[in-house]
Amino acid sequence: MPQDVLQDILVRRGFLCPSYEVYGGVSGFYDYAPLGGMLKRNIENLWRRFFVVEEGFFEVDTPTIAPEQVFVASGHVENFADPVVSCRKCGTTYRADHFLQEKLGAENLSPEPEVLQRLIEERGVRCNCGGELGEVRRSSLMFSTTIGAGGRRGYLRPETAQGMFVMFPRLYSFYRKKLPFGVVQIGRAYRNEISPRQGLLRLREFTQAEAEIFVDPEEKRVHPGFGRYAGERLRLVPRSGEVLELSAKEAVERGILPHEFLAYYMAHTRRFLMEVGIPGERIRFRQHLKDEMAHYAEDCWDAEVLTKRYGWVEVVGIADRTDYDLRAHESLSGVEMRAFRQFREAVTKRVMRLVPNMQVLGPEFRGLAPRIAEAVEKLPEEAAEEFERTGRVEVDVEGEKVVLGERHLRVERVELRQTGEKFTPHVIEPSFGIDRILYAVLECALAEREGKRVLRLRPQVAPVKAAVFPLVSREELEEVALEVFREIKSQGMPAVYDASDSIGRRYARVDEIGVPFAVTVDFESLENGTVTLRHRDTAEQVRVGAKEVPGLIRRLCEGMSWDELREKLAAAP
RNA sequence: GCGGGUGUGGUCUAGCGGUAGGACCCGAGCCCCCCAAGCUCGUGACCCGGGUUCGAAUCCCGGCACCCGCACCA
Repeated sequence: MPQDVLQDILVRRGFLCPSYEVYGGVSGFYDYAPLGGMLKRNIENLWRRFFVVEEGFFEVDTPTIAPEQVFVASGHVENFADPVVSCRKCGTTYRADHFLQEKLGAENLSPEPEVLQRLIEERGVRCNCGGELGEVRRSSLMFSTTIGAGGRRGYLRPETAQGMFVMFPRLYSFYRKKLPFGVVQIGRAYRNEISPRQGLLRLREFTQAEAEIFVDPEEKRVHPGFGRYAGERLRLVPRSGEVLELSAKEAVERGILPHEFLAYYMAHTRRFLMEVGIPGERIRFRQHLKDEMAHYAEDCWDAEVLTKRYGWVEVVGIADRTDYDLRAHESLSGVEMRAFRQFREAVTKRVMRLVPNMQVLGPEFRGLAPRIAEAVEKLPEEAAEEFERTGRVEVDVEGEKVVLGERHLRVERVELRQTGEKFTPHVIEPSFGIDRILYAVLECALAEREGKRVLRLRPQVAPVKAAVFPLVSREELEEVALEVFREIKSQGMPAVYDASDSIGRRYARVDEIGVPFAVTVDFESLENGTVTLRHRDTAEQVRVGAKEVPGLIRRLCEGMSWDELREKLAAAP
């Protein structure tokens, strides 16, 4: 029962516990206990290295509460709430519109509860068990709240993304109006799940790390840095259901993946997951089925990790959100959310246009004249050609047709120079579920040695980097050990010191919480200033200078392997 | 949200109408030992709220949490 062993360590050793335990707990909420909190932070910091440092996507931090309009625009108010109806007799709950479609053979039913309610009553629809159906209600997955005393409605964000979309105009100018650019956010999101289960995998409040990458849709087939990952092998499960193992390049060439941007971030994601400690062979990418896709997505691939306890678990969603969100916010807010694409060469066009003669229009049409002029300017070029032929043109002003003749207008031929055009950028979004990744990391790290548990967390993510022990509790040994302990901490690494119990028990204790290295001060240390450095995963020890040991541990935590350290020591004794 | 099961120290558990016992963990001390195993002492629990009863961890009802199934899952 390895999963129960994991559960046991997580709770007992201070990684995780149910929130509000003293009040009986609330399902869907977990506290990160001391070690869990540090592990989570380390995973997030590694993510920052991949997305903020390497990719140059700077980090923002936006509120978790947003006014209603944001989610009206994003479609969450409409799509993120399902009409549901329960049977009064057997208790089965149905998605009301789906159920009626099936029962009545109707199509495209409105999701409005009132409409569905009337249908049920009029047509006498009953539950499959024969029982009477209750009231149709809306089951929203968003937590609602009110903002201020006036009670303006707001919601807790169901994803961190919207906060970034709505700041697009600022971002666009921050990145000096050049695409592609990206921005990231690590933060909490909230979904009022009907019935959260499976511990960390379905939380009501969870942490997302999202990157929003804004690209010119005409340039998304080619990612400027694709070479780096072209040969990266990916295990893919496209909609067709077959399992393929292809390089990123092949996958794009064969049309399995739509473009290099998606392929690049899938490969990047895979590298990140491996860096935090998930073996490559446990990672695959599965394409969302059409009906599984979010309302905003055109294509979406999930990175999934094979867990012992839950099978394949989605930990990252990489979606092509197209221009859905920017368009939506532009249309509801009235603020332009576009970018400018410069043509390679400016285009000059000779065009004809109609110029209103206000000296005539004014006196003749009075108040209506300005609006007539406006309408004339909006006429297509063909209207000018026609005017030239016929000497008359008709415009629509507030539903009224106005006929204009030669005295009202004249034709002007001009050269228009167009240096580019506006467009709405597309968004590629890798969205990471940090809590699920943390679970996967812990599960993958759990191993057993001689009946004892060892958490083989990679040194980069391990909450505590080193343990320092005096072999036995003698003042001379403790003095040296405490000095090493202080020096390790002063180099910025969390460490623990322990002088109680047998040495074996102390090693076992720190193995169980994943401390990668242990330093032991023994009697030889007093003679020649050396200490032993122990490797958690092999229990091997090497003897190194007490002065060198903090620096060595730091390098080991920055990526040097244990084997490299041994070679180094063998080369320069 | 529905049905079934479960709920005793940090963990695993005994007790199943008479007021909680063990093991491990943890803490203090002894021992001085390089991989949890010695000795002594110690802290610490009946998920919450009602009811039945002289008396409830134990029986009943409700709630909460966890597990399994159903439903839900942008």
